[in-house]
Amino acid sequence: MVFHMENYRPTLDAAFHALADPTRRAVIGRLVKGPAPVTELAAPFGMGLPSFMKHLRVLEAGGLIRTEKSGRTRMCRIDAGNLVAVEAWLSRQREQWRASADRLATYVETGMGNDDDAG
Amino acid sequence: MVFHMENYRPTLDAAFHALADPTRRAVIGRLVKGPAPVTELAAPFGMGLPSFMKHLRVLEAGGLIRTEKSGRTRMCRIDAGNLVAVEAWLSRQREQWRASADRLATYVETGMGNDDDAG
DNA sequence: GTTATGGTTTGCCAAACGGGAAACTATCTG
DNA sequence: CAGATAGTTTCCCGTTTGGCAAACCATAAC
Repeated sequence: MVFHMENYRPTLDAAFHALADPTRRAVIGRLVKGPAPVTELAAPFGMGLPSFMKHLRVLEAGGLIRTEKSGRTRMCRIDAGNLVAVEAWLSRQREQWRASADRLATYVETGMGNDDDAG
Repeated sequence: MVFHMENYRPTLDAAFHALADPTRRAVIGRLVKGPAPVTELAAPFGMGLPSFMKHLRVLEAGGLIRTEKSGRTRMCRIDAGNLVAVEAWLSRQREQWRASADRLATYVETGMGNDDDAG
């Protein structure tokens, strides 16, 4: 089944960008196990809070996490929906690639091509 | 000078970074349908060849495509293995998240406490 | 062997990125 | 109220990104 790419494509830039950094992926790797406040999240990474907060904002802009402040602490948790959306884009590409590989195999076997352009 | 590409492991950093750009994702979207030479690939994007080649190099550095020059043309094709590797990372995170969500649900259901949902 | 074609190299630029320091706000806690 | 704690804001700095133009190979094609 084909997803409506237009609905999430604008966030793909931000989402992939957010994932293109080891600190941010590690934050994801931590948050998939459960929510955590900023300072606890930041502890393993040798950097100041301001720098770390930038990473959090990038992750939030990428729709990969949600954060909510209550009192003086900010709770961070996964936004799984968008993680899945990113995964779906990749899955689509892999599927398309597989289909093309199959089509090529058919072409080679029968000497005939099929020019399907669903994309 | 010969580089030993077999020993070069593209990192997730480079792969995600490569995907964090609409031009490069479009190139992937084109290449999953089959190989193409540089100029044909570049045609849909309103930019000069030098700029476009940078994108190709980023994609190659991310291990998402392979390119091979024969004569004066350079053929580009998908490196599906690494696409799948990236997908696998995401899949692991989603699975871990689901497991944690399930664990939390069980924890809540069995009435053993809930100190997580205070906000 | 000259010319067109496909790609490459070099240099340039503005903007964004990833980090830091310092000063600041807001909320517990004693 | 006086700290201490948890984040936040602001400014700074070197590097990377993503685009351009122009000159430059290298290989077809005539």
